[in-house]
Order: sequence, then C-alpha cells, then structure tokens
Amino acid sequence: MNLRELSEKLGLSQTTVSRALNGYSEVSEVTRQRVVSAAKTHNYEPAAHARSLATGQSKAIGHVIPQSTKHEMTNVVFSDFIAGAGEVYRQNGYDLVMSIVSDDDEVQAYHTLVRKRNVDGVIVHGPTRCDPRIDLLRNLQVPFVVHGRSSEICSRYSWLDVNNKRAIERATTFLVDLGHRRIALINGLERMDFAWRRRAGYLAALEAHGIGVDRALMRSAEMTEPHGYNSARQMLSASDPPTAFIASSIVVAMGIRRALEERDLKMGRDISVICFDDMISYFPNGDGEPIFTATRSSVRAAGRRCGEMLIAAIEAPGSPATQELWEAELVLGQSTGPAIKASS
Amino acid sequence: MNLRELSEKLGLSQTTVSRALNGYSEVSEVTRQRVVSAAKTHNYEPAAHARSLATGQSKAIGHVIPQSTKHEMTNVVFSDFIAGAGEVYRQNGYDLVMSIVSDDDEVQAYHTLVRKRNVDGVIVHGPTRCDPRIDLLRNLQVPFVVHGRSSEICSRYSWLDVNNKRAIERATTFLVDLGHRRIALINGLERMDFAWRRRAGYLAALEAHGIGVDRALMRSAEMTEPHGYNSARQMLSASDPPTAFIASSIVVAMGIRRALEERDLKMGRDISVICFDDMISYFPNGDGEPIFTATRSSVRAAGRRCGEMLIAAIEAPGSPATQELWEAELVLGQSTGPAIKASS
DNA sequence: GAAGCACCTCAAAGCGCTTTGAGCATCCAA
DNA sequence: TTGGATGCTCAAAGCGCTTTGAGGTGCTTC
Repeated sequence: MNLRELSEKLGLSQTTVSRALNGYSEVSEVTRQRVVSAAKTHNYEPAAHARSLATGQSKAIGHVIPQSTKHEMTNVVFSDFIAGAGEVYRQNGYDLVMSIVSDDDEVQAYHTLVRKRNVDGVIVHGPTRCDPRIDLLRNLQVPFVVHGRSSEICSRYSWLDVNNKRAIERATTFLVDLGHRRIALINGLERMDFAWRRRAGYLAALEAHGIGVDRALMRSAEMTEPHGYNSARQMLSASDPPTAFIASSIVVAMGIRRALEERDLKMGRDISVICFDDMISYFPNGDGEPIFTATRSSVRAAGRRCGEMLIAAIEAPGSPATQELWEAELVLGQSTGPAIKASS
Repeated sequence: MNLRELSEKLGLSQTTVSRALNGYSEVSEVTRQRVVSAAKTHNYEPAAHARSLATGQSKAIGHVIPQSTKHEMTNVVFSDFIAGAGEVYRQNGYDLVMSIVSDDDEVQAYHTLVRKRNVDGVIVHGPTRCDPRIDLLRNLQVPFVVHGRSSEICSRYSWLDVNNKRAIERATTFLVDLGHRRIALINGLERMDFAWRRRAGYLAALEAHGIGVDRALMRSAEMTEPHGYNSARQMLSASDPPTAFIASSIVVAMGIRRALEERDLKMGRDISVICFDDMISYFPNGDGEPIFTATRSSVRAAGRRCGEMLIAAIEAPGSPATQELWEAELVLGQSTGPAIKASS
C-alpha cells in the first residue's frame, strides 16, 4: 500500500492525503478523519526513504561505537544510555542508527554516516581529552551532542556531563574525614575525559588535606571486573596498603570486593570502598540499602536528556549550543567506615 | 555533492557514473578508476534514501528492544551481541537500526519498522516460550533470525541458540558428581525460553540421579545482581540450605558471592557455584584462571553468526531457514569443590 | 569497403513521497 | 448580479538514485 493506492481508494489526490496525514490546515477535519482511518485500516505508513528523499531529513540519529576493547565503549553503561536516548527518539519519531566500527574506521564512519545522509544528528560517546571528533563533526556541519565533554577544546559545542571532578573530590574528602590517609583510585583509562577529571578530583582533595600522592595507589585501565580485582590485590600485598578504595565503576568495585574477600577483609570494617554508580539497570547498587557508598548519577537519564538536546538542535538549526553539568549524588552504603589505625 | 554534480564534473552521464561505482561490467576499467577516484576526492557517497527508493532495499537491519525492566532485554548480554552483529553488518554494508519501545508498543514497532520499509530484516531478541513475534514476522514477510528459539512453535524459522538444556544438565551433573545433593538454581525469568530450557536441564539431571526436586531451591527473576544476592541469602538461612548454586548469569553469580561473603562462606570450599558465562567483554570470568566454574558460550560470536545468517537470508530470498545449536563449553574455575558433609 | 560485433555510453523513466502554485466551488458583501 | 474572499483540492515538479532500452563508437571480419 502506497500513497497513490491509498488516495485512489479514497477518491482524493495524493496531495490531499499527504496533507491530511501530516496535519496541514488546508484539509477539512472531516476529510482528515476519513484519511487517517483509511490509513489505519489499510496499514499504510509512508515509506521512510521516500519521505527522506522528499524532505531532505532522515529522521534518524547516529551513534558510532568503536568496538575494540581498547576503548571504553562497548561498555557497561552503554546499553542504559541507549535505552534512555532511544525512548526519547521514539517519542519524537526518530530512529536510532548504530555503526559498530573498528577503531581505525571511526573517522571514516562519521564521514560516511553524514555523507550518505542517513542521520540528522549524532551522539558522541566516550570523549577523550582533546577529542578530534568534535572538530570533525563541526566541519561536517551536522548537529551533535557529546555525552561527557572534551577538555582543551575551547570551541563551543553541546554536551551533557556529570561533574566528575567534584564527585570524586567529595568521595575522597568523605574518606579523608573518616580518617583515611591511604586512599587508592582505581580509575578508567585516563585518555578518557571523564577518567581524567575524576583523577583531578582525587588529587585536589588529597592536596586540600595535605596528603601526599602515592603513585602506587593509582591505577587506570578499562573498567572491567578483573581490573578492580588485580589492582586491589596488588595494592593490598604492598608494604603500606591502602585503607580505602575509590572505584570508577560499580563493576570495578565488584572486582575490588573479590580481592578483599580473598583476604578475608570485610568491606566497611577493614577497608572502605566508594564507587561511581551509573545506576545500571541490571546492576543496581543493591535494592534497598546501597551495597557501596557511591557517587550516583543515572546514565539512562543522561541518555534521555542528550536525546532531547540533540533533537532540539536538529529541529532548530542555528540555535546556540547547550551545555549541562549534572552533580552526582553521594549515597551512603555499608562499604565505608572509619579508618582502622595500623596495629602499632 | 550528488550524482549529477559528480557526473558533470567528470563529463559523463549519471548512468555511467552510477554503473562505475556499483561495479557493473559495462564500464571500462579506465573509466571506473577515474570515477572512483573522483568520488573519493569529492567525498561523494550515494544518498542512502535515494538509493533505497530506487532499489527498494534499505540496507539496514532492525533490532526491536523492549526497554521495560519486566523483560530481559536491556540486559547484560545485549551490548556484546550487538557488537558482534554490528561488526558483520558493517562488513556487508548494512546499517543497524534500533527501536527502543515500551512493552505495549512492541508489536506495533515491528509493524512500523516493516511498513516504513526502513529495514530489510530483523533480529528477534530474547524469545519467550511460544513467542508471538515469530508468527507476526512471518506474516509481515520480512526475513528474520531469532537469537535463541521459541518452544512450541513448530513452524520452521531461522534461529541460533545455545544448547541451554544440555549445558545446565552438565553443570548439574558435575555438581552431583562432586557429591552435592542440595543444588540451587537461580534462574532468569522462566517465561524466557532460554531460562525454561535451563530449568529443564537442571530437572533432568536431578531426576537422572534420583535426587528429589525442592522448589525452595529454585528461583527465577530478572538476572540482576540483587536477584542472586537475595535468593542465595534466603536459601542459606533456611533449615536445610543448598551446598551448591547454579546461576543463570555471571551477574547473578556475583550476587550469590556477595551473600556467601556476608556469611563468611568460602566459594569452592564451603559452597560451590557454577554460572552460565556469556563471555561479556567488560565482565570476563577472570582473566587467567576462571573465577567461576562455568558453562561458556560467546554471545558476541552469536551476534556475528546471527548477522551472517540474516544477511544471507536477505540476499537469497526464499532460501530455507537455518538453525544452529551451539554447545556450551564447561570450564573449571575455583568456585566448585566436593560437597562438605553436614557436621553430624 | 561494408557489415557485424563488441564495447561503452546515454537519455529518460520511475521509485514514493512532499510541496508549490494554480484551480474550483462556495459564500458573502457591495 | 458580480467581485472578491475563503476554503478545499488538485496536477505536476522535484528530491537523488538505479536501470531500461536505445544509440554511438571503434574494431574485426569477410
């Protein structure tokens, strides 16, 4: 069933039918009702590509995902972010187009996506510091929103980020206030902007309290469970082990817990752990009381908001870039407690 | 830059340019080279929607994801599956279109996707027993591949599944051979076909060894960490607690471990745990020796293969349905050991 | 040297939609 | 009665591509 057939069935011109369906005022209400119900009974829906060709819009939003394990992308927060964004897309009649690419193809992928014109806008995931994609997309003249942001890029672009620095600064200060002095940071890859900012927050808090930085207490790698486990394990067997850990993700925190368990250390009593909790749906931080004391911010909500921002940018071209900085919440769980004095 | 402009620049007709780019034999090799390199320098790429309109193909594959928490979808295996499938799509020039829908809209979403003609084929995620989507898609006459399969649907359709029954049967038997008699199954939602088959495997193994079924040792819910924790916790405080657990996912197993830790039970010594390991990239089952003894099968590989199967079906319409049943591997970790006799 | 045959290239139609600019009733005011 | 609004509806152009069917060129063959 296409427009021509439908309009023939109705005894109307294609124009009128199209107008009726798209809500133009030139069509009488009676006619519109007739058209709409006929479309429904005949299961008519305008062919997306034909509409795109005519309007020049694709009504789709692109997500480019480098899939190598060297990136933080096929990662734990990804599906929740997408779920949030996708919800908004659907409400607004947009499709979600995903390109999975190998690392080297990423730049190419953006070019292709834009030149083939199958998206009206793009979401940038996992920005690094000084991320080249931002200039690339600006040059391609396609609306985009960055989830996170990229330091050292001074041009104005749209982003939504959590205040990573402040969040980890608060977490660190919280531990210091509990008496901890040996605080470890098990971070994500510090090429990634968010990880770098978290590190900055950690360092700022230590400095503010006159605590010296020990490089042996800082690790950064992909945020997997084994990363948490191995890092914690090694640190705990060092001569002057940490009394507290800050984990960049709940998955990393799970790994830390495994290392603690192995040594029969009780979390919250013998050792404190704080993590960054993205509120991942299948990996909630407990269901009643939180497992981990955590800095918390919903990545799904971020997905929703990024979707809204991007659609707004697409539909009002030329509007100024929007930037939002969300504060993470600090929630108390049972994984933190006063520092135990080294048995002297 | 469009086809007309490019052909004018080259002094050729649009036909010739199009033919050259699409590899038809009517164009001389010299001309083709000239066209291809001109396309490259001018950043020309055919507009996807125009091509779709002309060919009737969209060169895209749809994934419909119900996002409510009542489903097993926005789940832990999803991003790895997508990563695998997307890799294959890209190699074959297909885009990946995702629709995130609320539960009630799911049927509607398939209709829309097909009628708007923006996909050439569909992947079905998380089939339930007797899943209505299979008949729906057949009626819509769109190629599709099911990741998993649906019991009680006798018509022939393409699917790729892991032998869930056999895997859990083996795992259960393995525990029985270690002397366990009180074996708990912390399963996914048993509406889901895979979970139901796992349960069947569990029951078959118990029966084969003359072990009575205790309903108190079977739980099924969404496969989250708290599900594992709560289930294990409650079972362990019962009068006749299990000595071994089978978890439907590594995430659930993490929850079980938390419950064990809480009671100072040592995994592998006091209590055994086996899980189903989908080889999720950011949540590997250890990096050297496995954390958990597990039945293992790569969901990313499944994504790749489903992608291949679907593309084959799209490009050779009318070819018979393909069905593949993969066996899971049983890997030994430190989470299992001989049953300890109750202190008598 | 004419006919025939490759081999290459072309103009134009058509894919299904939106949108422009024009046309036709109908109705009211002059 | 007529002129002009007003309110609907229409035919046709155009979006950028593929593909059909026709044509043109240069070469071989008798």
